[in-house]
Amino acid sequence: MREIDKMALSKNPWLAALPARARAELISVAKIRRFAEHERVHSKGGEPDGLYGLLSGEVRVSASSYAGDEIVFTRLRPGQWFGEIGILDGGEKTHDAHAVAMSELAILPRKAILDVCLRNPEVHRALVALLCEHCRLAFTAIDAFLLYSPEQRMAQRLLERVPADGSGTVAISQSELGALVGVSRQSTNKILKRWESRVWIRRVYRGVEICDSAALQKLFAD
Amino acid sequence: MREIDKMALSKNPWLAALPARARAELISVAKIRRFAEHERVHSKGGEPDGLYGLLSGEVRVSASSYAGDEIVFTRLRPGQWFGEIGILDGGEKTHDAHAVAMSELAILPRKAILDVCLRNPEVHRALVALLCEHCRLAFTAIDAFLLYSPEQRMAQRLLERVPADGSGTVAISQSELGALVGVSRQSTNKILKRWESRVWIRRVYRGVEICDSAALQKLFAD
DNA sequence: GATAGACTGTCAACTTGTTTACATTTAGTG
DNA sequence: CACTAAATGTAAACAAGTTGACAGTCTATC
Repeated sequence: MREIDKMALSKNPWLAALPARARAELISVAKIRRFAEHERVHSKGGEPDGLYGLLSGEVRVSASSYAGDEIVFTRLRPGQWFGEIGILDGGEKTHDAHAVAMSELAILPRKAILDVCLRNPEVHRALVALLCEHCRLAFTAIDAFLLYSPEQRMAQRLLERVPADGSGTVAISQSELGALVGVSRQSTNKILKRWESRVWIRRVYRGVEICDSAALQKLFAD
Repeated sequence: MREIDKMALSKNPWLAALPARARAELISVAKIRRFAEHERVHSKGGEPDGLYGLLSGEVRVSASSYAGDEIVFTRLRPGQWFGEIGILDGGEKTHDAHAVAMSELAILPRKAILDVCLRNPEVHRALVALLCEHCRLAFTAIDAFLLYSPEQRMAQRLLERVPADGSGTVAISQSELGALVGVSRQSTNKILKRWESRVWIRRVYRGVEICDSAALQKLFAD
């Protein structure tokens, strides 16, 4: 592994929170893999080979029906880790993962992690914390799909992707936004147009500029 | 705690799989509570007070929107445990839980469990296994909602509730089945009627008799 | 700066499920 | 047995999204 990759890894927040010894051990077994745009990272049903950490780029986590429809569960940003459920229970992958753009991932092999966990309860605890976080996200997503309208869900998904200060542009195509929200591209367009007429957003090519995040927030806060 | 309750507890599969000493310790701190029909067990957003085990009766796990719509996430049967995510991460309850019928629950206080976990890695592992199971269920539910039709989801939900041999009667009203599947009572009725005309099921008062589980299985297996 | 490919705008026909409304059946209870 | 509350049957009007089709727009890149 290159020196520069080790640097990037040791700065990763999740790893940085671990005891120095455990962190060093994990970094020493980490493999760095580069994925081209659209390349598959792993498939639903696959073996629990390891823990994946996104160093740079972007990864789409999705599932597909037999009919070929795809739904996007989430899009991961650099710094995030995934695949922990397979590490913990040995079960198969729950989703497909694809690189949206050229991406660099760290892969910690399952056996190595389990080995470190045995000697380091902190690492095990960190894995469990990751799982808890993802589990809560899943519950939130279920609630959203059953209790909120497409318009409300779209507002949520957009706001998740805006920096904390509440303004800025979310770079995503209308088709992808639709897949993330669970509606068609055409419906996505209609909702965005409605919002634009109220000056809550501005539609830009391959993106949405948030002008009034408070208004979007209000959609599902009452 | 009464002697008879201790007996019931020690026969519980999840507890029975734990080392004898840990099991005894957990049983000694367990509180048994009886809930009347429709009584609330806990609410979404509540404190992570403990791990709940259903000894007898039935519990509905659900969430509600601001508008008052309720969706049923699952119905628990005796022997099942829930509430582990709050034990592990200290976060708030993810769902509401209500007793469907008069039910008896064992509650293991959070502090006591964490204490036992420290001395007993087996217990911690069992909690994590429970969380993994629930997390995978959540992912499956999300897939189901986004990728399958109401008819397919209804078939899945019904089949989950039939004994393994593939025939029998599922005791549930059409309204509740609807809430579980995410459709209205009227749509539920329409789907069931369609199935009955094909002799896949028979509609009975407050229940559905499965006649051809293979046919239902086929709905989402191709 | 031409051009291809991806993205967006827009519409009408269609599908699916909800809502509203009311009649009917069922099971339990005094 | 009569009565009541819950559950079920059914249909028309309505709402919300999807699909398919096609024209227009943007961006990278050759």
